[in-house]
Amino acid sequence: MEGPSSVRKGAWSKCEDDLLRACVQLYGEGKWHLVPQRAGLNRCRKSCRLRWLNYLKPNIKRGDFSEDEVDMMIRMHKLLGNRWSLIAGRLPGRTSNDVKNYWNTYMRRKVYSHKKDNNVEKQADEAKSTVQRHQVIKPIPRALTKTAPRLQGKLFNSSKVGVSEAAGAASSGSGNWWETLLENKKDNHEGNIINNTCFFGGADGELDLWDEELNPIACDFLSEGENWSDFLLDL
DNA sequence: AAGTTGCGCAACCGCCGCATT
DNA sequence: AAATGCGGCGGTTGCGCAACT
Repeated sequence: MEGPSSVRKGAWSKCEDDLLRACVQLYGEGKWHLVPQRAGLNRCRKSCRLRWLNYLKPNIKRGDFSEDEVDMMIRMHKLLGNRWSLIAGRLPGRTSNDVKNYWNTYMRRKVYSHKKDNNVEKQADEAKSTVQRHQVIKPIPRALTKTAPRLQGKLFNSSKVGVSEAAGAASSGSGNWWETLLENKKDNHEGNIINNTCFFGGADGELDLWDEELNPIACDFLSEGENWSDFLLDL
């Protein structure tokens, strides 16, 4: 039933793409609730945003994932789980939708091939459940108050102050998710293993200890000269 | 050549957190 | 403190196309 407020759904036409592109170029990204009106599109704000982010946005990389990208994706997924937006953020030109789609396909292939190789359905299920059981490290959202010392002044201006410095210093504050995570790792220290990425170690809560402990873990997705502190802060 | 199946991608949906009122 | 609106995210669905029978 088509009411007056009903919005168009389904595939986008070239004309709609042009309107949306022109609108974003004119007004910039954001204010998505205004975009349909501004662009003269009979689409909901979410649809506009998604279309822009996943398709129209410049610098979006198309085509197959390179070996490096796949490798990084696997490692990132191991660390973060299904945090597609975070993973995509580490893959320049790739969108979270791309990563998610690729991963779902990749996993399907992997499970299928495992099934085929072993010719035992049970083992394939085990492989699948291994992935599901995988305990992942998830950033714990914490409110950063405006009065937090680390948010005062220029600390987060990475051009003036090293990011790792900020991250290391931030770890000494209270209420940061990585600190909570460190608490967790202390709690789990008896077991020594939190997921197979081994988040354990000293109890002093210094992030550079993390670097030492995490560096042995395959972490090719860290840029040259970048350490875990940088990476975690980046996230 | 026609029908069927499987895959990849684009898009939708529902939920959540945050900011504002 | 509660209600509301918005942006953002992850899971899921559906369509179009290529491969296969």
